[in-house]
Amino acid sequence: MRQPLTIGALAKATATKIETIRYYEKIGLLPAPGRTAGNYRAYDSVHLARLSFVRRSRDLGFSLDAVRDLLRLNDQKRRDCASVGAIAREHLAEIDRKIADLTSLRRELQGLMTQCGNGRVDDCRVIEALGPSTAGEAPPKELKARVAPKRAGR
Amino acid sequence: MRQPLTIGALAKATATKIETIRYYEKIGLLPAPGRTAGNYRAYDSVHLARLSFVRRSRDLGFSLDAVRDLLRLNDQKRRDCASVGAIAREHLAEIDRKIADLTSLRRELQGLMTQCGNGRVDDCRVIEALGPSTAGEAPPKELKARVAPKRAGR
DNA sequence: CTCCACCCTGTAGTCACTACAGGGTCAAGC
DNA sequence: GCTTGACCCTGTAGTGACTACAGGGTGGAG
Repeated sequence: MRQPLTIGALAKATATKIETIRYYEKIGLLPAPGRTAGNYRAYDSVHLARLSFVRRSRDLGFSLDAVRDLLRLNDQKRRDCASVGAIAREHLAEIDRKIADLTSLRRELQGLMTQCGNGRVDDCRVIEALGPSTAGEAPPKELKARVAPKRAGR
Repeated sequence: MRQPLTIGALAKATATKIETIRYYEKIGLLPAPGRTAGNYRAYDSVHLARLSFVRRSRDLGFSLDAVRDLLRLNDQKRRDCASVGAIAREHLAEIDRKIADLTSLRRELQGLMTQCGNGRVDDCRVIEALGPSTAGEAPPKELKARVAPKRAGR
């Protein structure tokens, strides 16, 4: 790609709102691009790649701070290997959790579609796919008070 | 689990803020629980399972509307198979996309850790893992105007 | 009874976008 | 050259999804 992009073209290419692109520039996630004589932003392939990354990692549930971390890996290639390793390891753990959860949810939805193929849905365990029993959550602390009916007219 | 949970216990069990739980109740994502004589909310295992599901699917990047859709699958088991199938199919497609992206990102981060193990980072392709070339984005439309230097004193 | 952790409702603030207003730019068509 | 409509600019305000805080009530240990 040799010709620069307008913000509208970049927005279309990445399924992103124009305002969002300007927002990302404002918060420093995207470098400010050059400008045309008419003061239009002029983006290049580096911006396209970077914005695409941002959007897709956001779509995967990564916070902007986490995205910033990952971009930092790319921005500072010659940096200290120890910290690169630590960042990578931390995000790998999160990625593995997400993959496991998605795989579990996928299995349940597939099962649901199989049941639909058989003409009826008897057993839907979608909630259980991402329920508390599939993760190492802390054991819940029980409510010691006796449950009473809801107060009238509170 | 036979004893009910306080909101604080539920919050701890699901790594959720108390205010968030009340918010979810307010928007109808969580059913309102019974109350104690002291007007404390009293949650049961159904709430725990449901909230866990909500939080983990949020963490995977699903919008609240998508979460609502998925919960609806569970809430209305006897519903029309055609619409169950359509919802499941749509969400399966999204899940597959997310798994593919996470797997791609995982590969790059693994590669980075391998390079770190070798003592230096020569090649970081994290951005490319989720860049525009790995998805079928529309071809970008080029900026026809000539790029000029940024206007002074605009 | 006191104290402190916890709960309640309601209001306001933060983060991550997103829409809109008012005005400028670009280029096709006449 | 003028008109028109799509597009761009900056700045402000609004929305969705939380999250913090205020003022007051509850529960239980000491």
